Amino acid sequence: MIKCTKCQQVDFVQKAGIIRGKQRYLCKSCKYHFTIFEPISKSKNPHHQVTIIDLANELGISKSTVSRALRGHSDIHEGTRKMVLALAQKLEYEPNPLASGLLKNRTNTIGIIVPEFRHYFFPAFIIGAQSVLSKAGYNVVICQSDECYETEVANVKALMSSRVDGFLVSVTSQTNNFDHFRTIMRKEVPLIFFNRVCPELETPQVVVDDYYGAFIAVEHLIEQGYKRIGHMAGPSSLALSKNRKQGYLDALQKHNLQVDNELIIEFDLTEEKARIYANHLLKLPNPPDAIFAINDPTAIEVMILAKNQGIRIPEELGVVGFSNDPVSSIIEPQLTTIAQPIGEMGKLSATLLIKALEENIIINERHQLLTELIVRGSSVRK
Amino acid sequence: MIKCTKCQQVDFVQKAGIIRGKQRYLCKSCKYHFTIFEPISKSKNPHHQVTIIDLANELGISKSTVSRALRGHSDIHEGTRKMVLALAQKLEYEPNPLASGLLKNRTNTIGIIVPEFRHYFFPAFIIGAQSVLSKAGYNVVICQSDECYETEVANVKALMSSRVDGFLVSVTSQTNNFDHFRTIMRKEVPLIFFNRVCPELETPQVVVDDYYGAFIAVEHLIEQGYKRIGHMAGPSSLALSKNRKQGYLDALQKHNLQVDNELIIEFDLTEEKARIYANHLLKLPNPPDAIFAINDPTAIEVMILAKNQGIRIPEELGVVGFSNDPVSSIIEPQLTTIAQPIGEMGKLSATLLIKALEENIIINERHQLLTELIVRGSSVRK
DNA sequence: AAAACTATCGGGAACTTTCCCAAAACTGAT
DNA sequence: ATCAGTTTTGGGAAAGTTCCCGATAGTTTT
Repeated sequence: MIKCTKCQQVDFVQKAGIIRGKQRYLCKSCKYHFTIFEPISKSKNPHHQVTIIDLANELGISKSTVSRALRGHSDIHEGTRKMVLALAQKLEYEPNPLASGLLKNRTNTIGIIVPEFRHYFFPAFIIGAQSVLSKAGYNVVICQSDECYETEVANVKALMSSRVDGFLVSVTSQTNNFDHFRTIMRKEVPLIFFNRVCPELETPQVVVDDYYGAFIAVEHLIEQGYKRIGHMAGPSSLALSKNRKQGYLDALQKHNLQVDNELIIEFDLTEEKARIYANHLLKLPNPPDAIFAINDPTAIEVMILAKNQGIRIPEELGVVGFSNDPVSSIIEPQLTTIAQPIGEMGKLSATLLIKALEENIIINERHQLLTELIVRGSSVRK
Repeated sequence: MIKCTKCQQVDFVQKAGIIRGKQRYLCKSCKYHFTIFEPISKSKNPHHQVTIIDLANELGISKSTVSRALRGHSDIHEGTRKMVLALAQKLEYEPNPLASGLLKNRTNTIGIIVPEFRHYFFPAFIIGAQSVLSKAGYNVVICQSDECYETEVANVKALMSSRVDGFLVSVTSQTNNFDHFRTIMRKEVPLIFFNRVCPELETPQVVVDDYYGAFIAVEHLIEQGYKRIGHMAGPSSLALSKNRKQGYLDALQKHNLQVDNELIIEFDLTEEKARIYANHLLKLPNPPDAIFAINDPTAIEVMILAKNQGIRIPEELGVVGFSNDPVSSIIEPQLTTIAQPIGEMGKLSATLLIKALEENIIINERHQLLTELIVRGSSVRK
């Protein structure tokens, strides 16, 4: 039998909200001595999602209290909190991210812009980043720039207009103008570059030791007795290709091998160009006896071309790639390559972004992870 | 010299809103005979994004008019519309999707759930779908279920709680219970399955002709003189694997080859299991002389294992895969496979979803695209 | 028993946009 | 100039949540 919380009477008792975590019941007479929360009327459309107002009405308390109870705010009685939480679960309440986002000017969405995601690198990076981001409650929207500057600008614009909270970006090989990124920074939206970074912008960067990786790759080729080592390089606008090329050059120099500019090819990292230029390299009057390629897809193009032309790998041509794409251990001979911790890069980038978003801690420095030489058949002479 | 729009006087003239597309100027005396829109005061926080209210204040008109002008609504004077649009461009106004979303109960976000995206198929599908969806103004959020039922359920929950407008789903190989999808349907959120579908649910489905693809794949092997053809199949819970297996069985039957259940292996489509069972198959006392694999990654595992064991392909073992992964033309010998129009599947799925969202047209049928046999070295005996 | 104190709760504005309805201002005819 | 008629504009509520501030009801003190 339910009794009036005030006078302990039993007749005409009704629910009258929660006070200090306890359900309050009031009888007909006591009721007039207390302010009772008036239910807020709501539209009863058929597809009504449960809101905090529904919870409030159900419990006879205010939406403010419900809101605070749900987000574990202070100033809420433990008992009240439990009752609210229980009801929320029972009614399958889901907070509306649009409403809270509107208020806090947040979308809980992160934009990732990558040049492509058909090869291994970028999907693997995204998987790493996403594992951290989704755990922290962020959605991820992925855009492909297709190695095209205009598309990249359009992607930035689209993501800005859908109000993403932060960016993870790897630029195209064409990107020489960074105004679209400056727009992001001007509006103080956190921006982190990875892999293909912009050194001229003051942002955090997540990369591997491209210089050292290239250096040990080329040194490995030299140790295997290759003398005329070519390099399929990226455009000099990319820090990554500059660094890898420098590693290549320095390795040659250390071992007193002459640099032949004919053997160094800069291209835009598309597959078509890789094929064309690799072919050019192989068809030179004095062709290279080894090629260090800026990445595995390019190295694989080189291998396929060489095999088609009857050039034996590794006897006549040594090949080393970069990034340890799974395909590199499927092709024959298997491709020697530089492994980089791609998943870790993704996780680190995501962690840095979350730090920037939630604690406003932005470390504008180059976060450099380690590479490792993986020796396989494509570069080992008997 | 600016004149009063009413009395043509010149002194003390001030802007007083836009009437029928023309800026109204009123002098001190005329001003009292007209209602002048009172600017709405707004918080002047430093990081204030431009809103329609800012535009309205700037032009001396109401936010309603600005809103209608921006979305090209009727009942708006052409001149007014142009002035609003010009100012919006000048001030770099971007509509806040959260606010309109809150009102219309829309997030303009589509959730895609795939078992993995390290191999070719799912990224290629997503690229196709995204090209259509982003053109229609939708963002795409991608979740990986990792071939794990629990993760898939969690993904559905997460996407529902972030209130996506629609779903594109390819289920895990473990999924036998579809309650989480029924939850989506109960809340009337459009849901389209692709590739790995749920025939027991009344939803649109986008697939290829798995039965026929498998049939011609196996028939091709038979024509090449293989007699003891094994099949690396998926779990029977997946319609896709049932259909491909049936194609395999019927091809054998048509050519009067006996079915040996020892040669049919059902596994969960993970790489580890593929390796284990393929190995088992190759090590049988009476091993198969050909294997039809449910997909290319599995076929490639088979090939790698066979090559490691010194089994010659195609002489001693014929191999055919499914889906024409680019790796299939890199491995040696190149892999014979069944090509499917992956990008088209993505585009079609997206188009169907948009139709469901924007026109409420839901065609609950099986949309079946065509497959094609691509003959390469792995199945052609000299 | 009244007063002071504190833990807990309610009211209401704010976030930005859309949309309905009413109101205003123009047009042309009397 | 006045009126009706039409076109164009403004007012305000609504969407769901958060948060500040003031109010309230217990608890403790005098």
